[in-house]
Amino acid sequence: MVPESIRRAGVPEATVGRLPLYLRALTTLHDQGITSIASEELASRSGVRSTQLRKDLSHLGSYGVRGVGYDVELLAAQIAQELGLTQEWPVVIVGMGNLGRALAAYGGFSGRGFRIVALVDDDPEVVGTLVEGLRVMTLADLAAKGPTVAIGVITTPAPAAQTVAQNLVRMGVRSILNFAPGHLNVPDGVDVRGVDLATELQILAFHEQRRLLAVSTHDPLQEGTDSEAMG
Amino acid sequence: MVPESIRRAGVPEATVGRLPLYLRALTTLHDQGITSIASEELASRSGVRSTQLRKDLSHLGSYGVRGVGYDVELLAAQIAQELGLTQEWPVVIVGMGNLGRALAAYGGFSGRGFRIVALVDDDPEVVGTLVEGLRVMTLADLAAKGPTVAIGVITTPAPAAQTVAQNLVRMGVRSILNFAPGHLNVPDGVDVRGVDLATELQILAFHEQRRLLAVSTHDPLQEGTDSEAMG
DNA sequence: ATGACTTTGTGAACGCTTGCACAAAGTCGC
DNA sequence: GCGACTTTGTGCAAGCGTTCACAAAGTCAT
Repeated sequence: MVPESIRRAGVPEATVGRLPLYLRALTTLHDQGITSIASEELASRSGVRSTQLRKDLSHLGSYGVRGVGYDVELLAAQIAQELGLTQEWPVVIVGMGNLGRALAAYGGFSGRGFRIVALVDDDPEVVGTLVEGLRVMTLADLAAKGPTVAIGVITTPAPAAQTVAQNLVRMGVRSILNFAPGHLNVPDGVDVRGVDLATELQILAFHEQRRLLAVSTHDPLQEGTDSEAMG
Repeated sequence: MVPESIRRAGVPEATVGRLPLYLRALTTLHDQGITSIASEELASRSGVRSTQLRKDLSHLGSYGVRGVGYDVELLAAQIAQELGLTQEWPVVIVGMGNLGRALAAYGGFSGRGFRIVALVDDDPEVVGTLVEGLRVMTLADLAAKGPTVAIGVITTPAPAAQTVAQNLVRMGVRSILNFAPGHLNVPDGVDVRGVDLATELQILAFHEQRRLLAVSTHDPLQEGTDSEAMG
């Protein structure tokens, strides 16, 4: 068994990105009353290969039983701990447009490791109103007399996002989830993840176009040169 | 110069994922009246290294001028063509909850390669109502008498997502953007991209926790660094 | 207790992605 | 026209992530 300090430092980024997937599948299994599961089945439900699942899990220790599989509850607890979901992270949503309100109304936060503790907007018409039981405040209010937050969610229009990010960083936020299109410039040590509708659609469009072109042109070159190793 | 058939087959997936980033930066530059830009500057605005930008662009041909840089308008047009944005892809949004309505109201679709041509829900209270100028229909309506769609956006609750996906595939949709949590099971040849709020937050939480643990366990790297440097 | 069977955990090979170093190809001042 | 300078495009090496193959370690029937 690997020492904890080494193992924790060594979880690859790609694995971290899949742990939430596994956790969700395990939660569903738990709700269905299933107490034990093999890697093959869990991988299938998560949309990955079983070898990848096992390698991923090997990075956080050996929690499986050979010949049997994994204890659903135990594994879920281990992943939750690895992801830091044993505590509740305070979240602020900045930007009370349609998307910001939709996120505020989304129930998937509380009880799953996150709690919305503040809502922010700069429109005087919106500031002071109640949204989902929380009173909307300005960024200045948040910095001066608001609760401390660990994670900032930006749902403002694109031009405001950079300034908002700077303000959040100044008040100590080091994890930002950005729904505004475009790249945010932040100091080292601040973690930004971007969720961009346009980007995702454009990637889909690329593949859609490639499919159409492949059908319409019947290009034999693609079969010959490109690696055709697919099941 | 490489023949088009080979070059098109050879664009790596990682590059495709960054092309929208470059395109956005170029659009912004164009709006600012800038007509030419070097890879160093464009990379900086896109949040990537200049060598990576150049290698990415090399996969779609040589559109730069050595000693000068890239023509903003020309490069934007080339990327747009590569991504298949010269035509308008018809999009359907399934699920008229808060998120679905927010996306329907989002202006970033039309004029940028996508147009929402149908809105779908299964709630009798919602079907038939007007949302953003479109009349909400059922999936059955869409299949029977709706417009053809190329891309389906799923914003339903999680339990309905799998069934919706199957219906979309059955009516010929091969590109799906899924906002519902969980993994969708689709036939080969169908492209699913998942956008999951919980996953993104959990990844942030992982890094946030790792930072806190690093500080509390006396890591000299993290101490006394009050990051004040920002552009 | 034992042998057949199941499933995990992991070293090794493979492929994809990124970063480096540098030649190629252009511009610009004079 | 020419040399100095700038910037692109790319072969190559290093690093990372995924997949394969298989030993290790357990269960279960008898």
